[in-house]
Amino acid sequence: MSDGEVLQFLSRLPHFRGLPRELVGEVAKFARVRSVELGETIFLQGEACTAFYAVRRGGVRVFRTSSEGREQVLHHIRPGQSFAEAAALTLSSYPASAQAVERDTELVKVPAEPFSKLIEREPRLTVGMVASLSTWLLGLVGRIEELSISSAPARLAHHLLSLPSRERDGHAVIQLPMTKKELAGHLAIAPETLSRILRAWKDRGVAESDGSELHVHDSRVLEALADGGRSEIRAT
Amino acid sequence: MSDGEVLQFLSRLPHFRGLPRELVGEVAKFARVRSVELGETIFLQGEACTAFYAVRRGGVRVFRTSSEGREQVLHHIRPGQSFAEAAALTLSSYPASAQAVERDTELVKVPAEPFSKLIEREPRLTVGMVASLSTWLLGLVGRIEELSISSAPARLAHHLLSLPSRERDGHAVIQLPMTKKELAGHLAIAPETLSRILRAWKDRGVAESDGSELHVHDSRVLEALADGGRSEIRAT
DNA sequence: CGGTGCGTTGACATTTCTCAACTGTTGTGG
DNA sequence: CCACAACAGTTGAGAAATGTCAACGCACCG
Repeated sequence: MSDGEVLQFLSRLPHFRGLPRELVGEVAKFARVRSVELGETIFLQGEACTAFYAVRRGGVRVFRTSSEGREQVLHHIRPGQSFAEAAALTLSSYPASAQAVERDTELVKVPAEPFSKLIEREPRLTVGMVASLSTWLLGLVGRIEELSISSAPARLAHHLLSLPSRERDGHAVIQLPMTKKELAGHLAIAPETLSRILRAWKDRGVAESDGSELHVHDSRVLEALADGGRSEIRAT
Repeated sequence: MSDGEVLQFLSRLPHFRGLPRELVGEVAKFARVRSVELGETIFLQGEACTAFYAVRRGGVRVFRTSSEGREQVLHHIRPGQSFAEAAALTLSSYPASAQAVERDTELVKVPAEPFSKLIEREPRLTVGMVASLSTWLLGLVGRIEELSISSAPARLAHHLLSLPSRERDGHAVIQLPMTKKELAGHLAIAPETLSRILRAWKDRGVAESDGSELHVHDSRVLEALADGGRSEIRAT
């Protein structure tokens, strides 16, 4: 990836969108491309905070590990999104770990130290940072709401509806951005439970999973589930 | 509360701590005191975002209501803390509702419009805002981790350990900042389940609830629970 | 003094997890 | 190029945890 591409990529990030080209250029000067393999660790929870990252290609999962070994997925970062900005700006060590979940994942790494200095000089940058931090906040609020839905099918439905879908042959197709095991971790349910819910939906003609694609035949049932919890499906 | 008190109160908030007195004074000029009664609504989810708030006395809960009526508590705000800054700065409507949970709750209201203008003029303010947004982010990440702990006793233990405690007669005493019903909502469990967990802990001599106080007799069991999940207690 | 709502307890239904076995796919090394 | 290992995904059976419904005592407030 050339320097020009880095610049172009950066200016499309929520943080920098709308900022003058030369200002983003300042950031691009110390940004570095980093390629990681499937499963490679980008940083570990507790490690010194030296940079934040944006994903250019592939995918990253950000997760926390409790002292007992339990892992909770916090985010799945997809191309065009960034992560660890909050940590890089205000913390000395990463509060979570990050790992590539696709092969040939390509990151743009923005070192914290020069960036902090630049931000002090350039108040225009903080506007974008505040906006992007707020977006994270909203996203996390959404995650909390999702996790607080008690029933597993409702949680799954709610999550699926937040995913982008495209139309094909008159029904919606959702491309799952992660393996089903990871999705289960994201929703804090056992992989077996996920499998059974999908099975039940298939039997009822609601939706059918085909590899990493999910074909939704009756989106209204899904919406009812995501919303109201459990009554809707049981009645049918 | 006099203008001087408002100023002093504001300068102690995380956002403004360490800033020049005259700068905080600028904020204090348009800040207003607002008193609310127990149960009174401060703002509703979806309402136009006109201000953010700091709690001077009493307590506030911030919660989301799903279209079906389910309520999830996002935060409990206590004196010295603030809420809705992210919304006020970047959103047009509140993403959650807020309601006083104590009688004679006293808030300091900072209108969004003059504050946004001030922040544009005064980059020094953004530093504090970014820091405080990051703190919120971390707090939410903590909540997510908490909610993703699958077992209810572990979730409760984890939460209790994050609360301030004082020593008395050789054991820790935790003052619960909310009713048990609210606490249950916070942890996304049924009030009955909470009651039963506390009962079980009392029977085992781990901790005993006395009104809104919780006397912890064996904090190590609590820590083991919060951490490892379920094995520790069952074995004992 | 009567109502309202929290907190507790019991009984029961349901959901979800756990453990275990089996399949199919993918990637690796001989 | 194939055999084998590793692992996602599925399915089944049983156990455990939690929610639901219902009843009751109790404190607080009007």
